[in-house]
Amino acid sequence: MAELSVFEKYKDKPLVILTGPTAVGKTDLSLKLAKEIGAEIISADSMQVYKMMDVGTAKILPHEMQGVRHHLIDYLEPDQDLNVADFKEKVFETIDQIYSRGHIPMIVGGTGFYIQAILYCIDLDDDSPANDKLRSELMKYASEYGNEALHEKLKLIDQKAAQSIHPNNLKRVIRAIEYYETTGKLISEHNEEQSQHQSPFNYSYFVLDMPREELYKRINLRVNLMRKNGLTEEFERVYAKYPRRDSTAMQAIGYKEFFPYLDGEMSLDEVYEQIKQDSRHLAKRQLTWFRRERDVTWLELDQFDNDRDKVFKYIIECLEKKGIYDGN
RNA sequence: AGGGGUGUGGUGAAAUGGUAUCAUAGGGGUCUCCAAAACCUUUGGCGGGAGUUCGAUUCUCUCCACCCCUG
Repeated sequence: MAELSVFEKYKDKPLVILTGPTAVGKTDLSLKLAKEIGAEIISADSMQVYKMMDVGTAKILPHEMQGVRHHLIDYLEPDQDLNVADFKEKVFETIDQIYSRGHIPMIVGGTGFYIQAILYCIDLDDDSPANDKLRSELMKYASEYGNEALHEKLKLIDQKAAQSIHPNNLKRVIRAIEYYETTGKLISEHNEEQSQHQSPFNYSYFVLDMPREELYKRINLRVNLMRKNGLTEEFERVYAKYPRRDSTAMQAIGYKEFFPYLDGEMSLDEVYEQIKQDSRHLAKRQLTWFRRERDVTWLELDQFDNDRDKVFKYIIECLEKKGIYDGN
């Protein structure tokens, strides 16, 4: 019943979401919007949470915030792994604070999975926390007997889940088994339930987008700029302090690509080409994610004559219509 | 200009006298506790022409393009 109260608690509360693929220009727009409607920004970015990683994550810096309050940026050390559940918990604390100040929370960032967890109040903080021991056991099993064998195991537990998860998708197979082992319940049922949630919020979900070709150009340019701004050195600083390659932070694009370079398998030029490539792939996956979300408002830049002011005005109109913002 | 070499999807490679394979890029998708992760799927091609042959991407000739050497 705790669940119910969450949905009551946030019923019709205003929430603005601004997202889009990497490098599309979310940050600038978000600042302008936040100032206009009196919002505080909550970052929904799985990598900007880490300290020291400024250049590679294109993190907004304090002197660039124009007085807008930002949350969930720059608060973890790169050796502290974050996951959706932790993130969600933290966000809801923050949202409460923002409401108590009479402000509107605005979620800005490109991690669709995290946004979803908040928007639909997905139940994560229950009885199935990550179990690293079990996970690595299952992982070992898979590498010894094969992915199919592990998948067979899942089939015995949860036929429905097994059907929808590809045997090669080890992470999911493992999580499904873990879920059953720790809760005694089927993850397929859990997911079914959770996916039926309606968001309690009075929200507007904006996705900023532009023609693919243009976006890719911007990505390439931005990575070049990152190099100029010292990304290589930044990586070296972070890695020197936290020399663990499998941390969540070191999986970030703009960092993980340096490992082949350290191992003498790649030149620095190749590293940067790889960073561009990985960023483009990321952008593509992000867009796939947003396309699937219900109730999103797409902001196709070229349909606004590439005029970001027009986009801005359109957003304001939408917010007024929803009663999220009343023009004052 | 002469000699040599190479031309296979956007790129890099492979193979074969009988309907072309792989990687990668590009497109689409899955996702409810590692998500900037993990996984699935798919569109493209034998430089042009002629000949040999039942049949040519493969053999021959020629043209074209590119590369190397010589001048």
